[in-house]
Amino acid sequence: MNPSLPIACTEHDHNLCVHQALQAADALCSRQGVRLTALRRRVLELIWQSHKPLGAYDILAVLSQEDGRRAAPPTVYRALDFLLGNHLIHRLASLNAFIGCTHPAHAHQSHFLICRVCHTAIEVDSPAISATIHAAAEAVDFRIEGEMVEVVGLCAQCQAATK
Amino acid sequence: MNPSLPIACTEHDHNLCVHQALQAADALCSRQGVRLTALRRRVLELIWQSHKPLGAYDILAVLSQEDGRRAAPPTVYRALDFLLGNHLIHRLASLNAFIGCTHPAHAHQSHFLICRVCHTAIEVDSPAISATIHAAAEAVDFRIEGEMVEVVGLCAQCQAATK
DNA sequence: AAGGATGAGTTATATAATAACGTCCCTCAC
DNA sequence: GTGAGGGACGTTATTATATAACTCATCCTT
Repeated sequence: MNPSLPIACTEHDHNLCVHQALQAADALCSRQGVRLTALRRRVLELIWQSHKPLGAYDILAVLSQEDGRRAAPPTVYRALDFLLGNHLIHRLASLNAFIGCTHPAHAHQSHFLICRVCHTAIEVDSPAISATIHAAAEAVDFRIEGEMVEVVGLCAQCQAATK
Repeated sequence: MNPSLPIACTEHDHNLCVHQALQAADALCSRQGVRLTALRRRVLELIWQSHKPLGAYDILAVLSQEDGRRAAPPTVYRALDFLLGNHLIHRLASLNAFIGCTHPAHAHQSHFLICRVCHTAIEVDSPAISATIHAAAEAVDFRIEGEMVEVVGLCAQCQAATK
């Protein structure tokens, strides 16, 4: 296992990975004084389990199957809104999909490399990207509130596979 | 008029602005050997006239009104696909909207500053942003095919207005 | 126990995009 | 000229994504 690669690109114990994310969410929510209810926790778990961006209606389908004829869109969207608001997940606008945030503890921007083939989304934490974006914004006196960077291309595995 | 500000932020002769965009599109299409049909040209004109991101169904509404009971979604989406494919417009994923490309002659990335209040979208041409994105991608061996940067915030005018 | 706030169920609808098929019309080889 | 092929557009239907509006339940506080 190459430690220089992001987690999304490596073999790992995925159950552990999900477990840790949920524990971190528990801790973060209790610290913030907000409620990570069973439904919200379950939605977050589903998102983490996939490790690839998951659509709202994918989540809806799982919940409906589990509970036998339940779950309408607002149920899922409300949970997603909560998770987004507490920085536990990111929304990928180019895919209309959601993915777990890999470092929810500190507020940060949404920068992703998205593989066109396998749909893996690699969250990158690059202060340099933010710095250049801020410089460009400053040049036209634009006050940044949120950065969205979604880069589409081929991940290392899929490059190798198509050779 | 401050020449350092992008066109979207300044007073200007908007009719001239639209006219020039359409002429550039004519030239570009004839050079490429593709057909800028009346419909495609009209859609491009509507997008340029707004100078702010315009939704597909906004375009559809105008076309339907003009032609008296015509225009279904595919009509508009096909025109948009053509314009996107020939780099005459950009799609803003975070708004589900489209905006004229300010420099269609050379292929380039899609980098925008989008005002949360007035919805003006400023296209920025910053090689520095691309450079940092490429550096981040290289670090994980990701091959970039397209960059999408959409930064939400407050433009200069709206900052001043809310003071 | 009353009352308020938050979370979630339910129904309906809005908004965005595409599938599938048909028709018209242009052009070009013959 | 003519008809074969292809591109552009019309048309109908459907899928996909997201929200509005209202109700009920639960839980916490007092």
